[in-house]
Amino acid sequence: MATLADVARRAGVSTATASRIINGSSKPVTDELRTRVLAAVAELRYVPNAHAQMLARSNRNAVGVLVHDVSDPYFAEITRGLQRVATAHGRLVIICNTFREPARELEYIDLLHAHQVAAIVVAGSGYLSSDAETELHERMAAFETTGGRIAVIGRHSHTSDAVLPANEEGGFLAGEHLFELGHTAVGVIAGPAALTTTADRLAGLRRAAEAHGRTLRVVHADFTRDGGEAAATKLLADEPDLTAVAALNDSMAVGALSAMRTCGRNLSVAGFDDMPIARDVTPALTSVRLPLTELGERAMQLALDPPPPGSPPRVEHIRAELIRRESTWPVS
Amino acid sequence: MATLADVARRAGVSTATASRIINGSSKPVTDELRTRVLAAVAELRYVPNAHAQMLARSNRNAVGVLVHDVSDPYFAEITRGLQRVATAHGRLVIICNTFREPARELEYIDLLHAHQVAAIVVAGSGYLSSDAETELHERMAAFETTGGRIAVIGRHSHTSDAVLPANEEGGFLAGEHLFELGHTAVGVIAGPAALTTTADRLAGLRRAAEAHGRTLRVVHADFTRDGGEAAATKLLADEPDLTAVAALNDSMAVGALSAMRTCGRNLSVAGFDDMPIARDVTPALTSVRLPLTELGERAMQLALDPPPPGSPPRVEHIRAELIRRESTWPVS
DNA sequence: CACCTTGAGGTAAGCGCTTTCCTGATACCG
DNA sequence: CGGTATCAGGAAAGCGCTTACCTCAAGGTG
Repeated sequence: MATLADVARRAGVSTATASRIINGSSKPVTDELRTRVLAAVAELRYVPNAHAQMLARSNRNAVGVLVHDVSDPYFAEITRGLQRVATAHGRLVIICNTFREPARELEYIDLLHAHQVAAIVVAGSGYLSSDAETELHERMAAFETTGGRIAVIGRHSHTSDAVLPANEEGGFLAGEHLFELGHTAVGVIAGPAALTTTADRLAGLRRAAEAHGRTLRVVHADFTRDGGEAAATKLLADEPDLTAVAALNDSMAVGALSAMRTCGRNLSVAGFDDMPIARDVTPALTSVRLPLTELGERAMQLALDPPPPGSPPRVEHIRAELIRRESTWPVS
Repeated sequence: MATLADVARRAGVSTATASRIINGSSKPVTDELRTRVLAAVAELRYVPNAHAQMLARSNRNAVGVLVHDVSDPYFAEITRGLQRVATAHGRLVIICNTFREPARELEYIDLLHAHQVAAIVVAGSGYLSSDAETELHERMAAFETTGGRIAVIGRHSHTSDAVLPANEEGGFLAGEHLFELGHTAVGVIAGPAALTTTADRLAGLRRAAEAHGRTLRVVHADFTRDGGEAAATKLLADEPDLTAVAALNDSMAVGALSAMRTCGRNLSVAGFDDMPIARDVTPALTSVRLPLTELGERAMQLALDPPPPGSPPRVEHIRAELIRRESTWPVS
């Protein structure tokens, strides 16, 4: 590896001069030296050592992102928003896939901390209450006391800035829609019970049910398509009189559609998140849209824009919207 | 930020001892000191500065990944494979989204180089020939001369290790399938003409066409669903006698399905990549499966496992397989 | 012409950590 | 009991870079 010293020697200047030329510092330098140094850089294929730079400058440039799984379209879209804003600010984004393992979340927080990132965005539902969850919040706090910034997406926090999708409201919209269509026996394919996202969306659905004097038949799955299919199959078998199903995300709704096809049943289905796939399945999925890219963008903005010191954590709410398609219809 | 020196002072030891204890070096240390140091670490919430560590150890730990767009399911799946292997080896993965801009690819190569990553995986189709492409290969070579490792996915290279999906063969399989079903007028929705992936898949399709004495009606799109829909609409309008369409990826095939629905036409459609969505659209998509996760895994293995010095670049081929579903049928 | 700017470049002190070598002290041997 | 391993720990030299500070010479003043 060519170092700055190599470049300087080759150009016959000091490392200070070489550094200044390469970084375009404001210090004036003769064109003569400038060309010599740049020539040396090119010949030696010199690339500055970012670690040494970070150490010497002690300025933080990168930002870290914690997501459950980038290959999940939900997080893929959020990530896209995060990246857009970060890149626009010239920041390097380090994406960490937690694979939904709380332990890995903790590891990654420390790793990002160690890498001196300027900010960390934690995306994805938290757990209703668990040791790992409190531990996570502790580490996030520790990171913030060292001058780092934290923004969370869809996860409650009373210490960090947060952008919260209207999960409860979205659940209500879905429920309201189904009940207004005249459905009285509505099943719910929920996510893992321990997740706040599940709890919030379910709460909205329950609020709608109560408003109409109904109860819900809830079964828990894991937010995956296949999990949704299995849950739907069970639901269909257990509750023969159901006329509608609300799934707490689109993947599970798609699974439910598939289950219905194999069972030869035909209920109304509502999804959640309005992923791209929603309009391409048959019947096209009625779903609660959450502007995920925007969610990511706002979170990154919060993360990069330091709040006035001493102010309380900022919270932004992102509204949900019901997109009506062909998978829900009035009960006959 | 607490530093190692702070910890050492607090524990009343030298930084050398503190470092050894924290890193679990083999040097023996009394339990007395060990507990004191660990206590100090906890109290000060000390997290070692990764940049300083890298600099001092000068060992490379992270690996970089260049992908066009993580939120594209094609790359999301490859990325998942890459991450699995990297994480299993205890490596940090830095994912860089090039947003399909060649200039950004160059930038990121340098950035990863600067960050002293051990290896870089470049995923995604290259360009048939362009200045940016040769420049990219030059920078990759420069990175390799400094001891870095490079592996490319689905991109030809005569200097670096590569894992190549059988794009040509896959195209052939799709074509063969369609012609065997008796289709004589087959349209193709291709990707951007400048991409090697497009060229390879198309070549396979052409080989099948020639074998059956047919020609193809090709139209180029951009590998996105909406692009595919637009291209299909045009194709249907221009060629009223078409009975089948091959799309060079599933997203565009889904778009084609949608176009057909709005035009009220009903042709056989074959996709490519066998993304999860393929089985959830109606009709379920016949597609050429590429084991993308495996593609990623193999590439990361190549990247992390240094070849015997002086040996030629390794190349692994990943086979394609035709998955028959309901979107293709015999011509009547 | 002595004095002060100013310009152009070099010197060297860190940034936070690892690790080689070194120092005392203690234990062990013939 | 002198001599040598052995052990626990410290001193300090970097890793590659940035930057505050210094030097030297040339040009500008009164």
